[in-house]
Amino acid sequence: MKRQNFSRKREAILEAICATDTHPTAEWVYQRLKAEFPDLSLGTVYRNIAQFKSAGRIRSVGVVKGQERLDGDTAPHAHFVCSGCGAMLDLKRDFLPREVNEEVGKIFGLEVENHELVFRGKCNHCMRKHPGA
Amino acid sequence: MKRQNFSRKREAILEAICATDTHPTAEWVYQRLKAEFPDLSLGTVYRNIAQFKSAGRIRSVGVVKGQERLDGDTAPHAHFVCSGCGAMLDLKRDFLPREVNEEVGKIFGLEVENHELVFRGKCNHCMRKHPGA
DNA sequence: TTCAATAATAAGAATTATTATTGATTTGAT
DNA sequence: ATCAAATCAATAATAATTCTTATTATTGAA
Repeated sequence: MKRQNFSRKREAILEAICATDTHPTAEWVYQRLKAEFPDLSLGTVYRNIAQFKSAGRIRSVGVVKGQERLDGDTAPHAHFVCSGCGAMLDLKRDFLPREVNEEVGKIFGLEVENHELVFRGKCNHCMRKHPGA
Repeated sequence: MKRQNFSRKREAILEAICATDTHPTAEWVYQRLKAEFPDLSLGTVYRNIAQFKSAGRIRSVGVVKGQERLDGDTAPHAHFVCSGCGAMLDLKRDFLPREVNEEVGKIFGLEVENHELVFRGKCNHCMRKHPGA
């Protein structure tokens, strides 16, 4: 017969990450799937995340408040991180052309693979909550 | 007369961070100063780093391999992080004008305070060590 | 079906980085 | 010298992540 148990949790982990734009943490994924898979363990989530990362199916988009944030959208794009609530938003707009990687590599004598642009500040919600920050 | 409350250790911690361009970790600072201050504790390093950060005298420039990296140069500039050895280099060149912060804020309805641009890849040294990576 | 090899798993221990607590000591204005 | 606030080291606590281990599931072959 076809495998059942094999892939379901793993698929669900990947699916959960890809289906959200919240740039979730491992803990978020775990909490999300616990209802559907009561015997899921956090270690399994971490293990699969590591595998998906090295397979290039998801990527890490930084650490916010000590927790790694994941993104199922592996196409390069910029982010905004709210220093209040930690929300991470996509900023899909071309700030820097991709050629800049090559340029930088040449100028500084490095092998540049990619770049990450992160804006920081307060999101709309936190702006109202803590005005004048 | 205003109190200074700057002990020698405290001065040394700030000085150590500002005097290097390696973007050190707390542990690095601790190891660095242990010879001069044998009774220094890692907790003191962390405590002072936190104070210097909130006073704006140093800043955090990201987390590499799970460790927070510090920079005594608070003027905005881009960085390069080597995925091999974790080295962090300054790239002092204007990639994005500062006005982009305001623009992004307007366009996306956010209060943007700053942005961080990080290039990733292999440094010269690691390039030779692991060719073709 | 039975078997062995392989891969996925949960649970929890271990590790690592960081923060908080505590109680003693030092500092500096008076 | 006095005294309150600042500073300190040591230690305990916390939080995120990784590692270990024993168990179970899957597969392909005999």
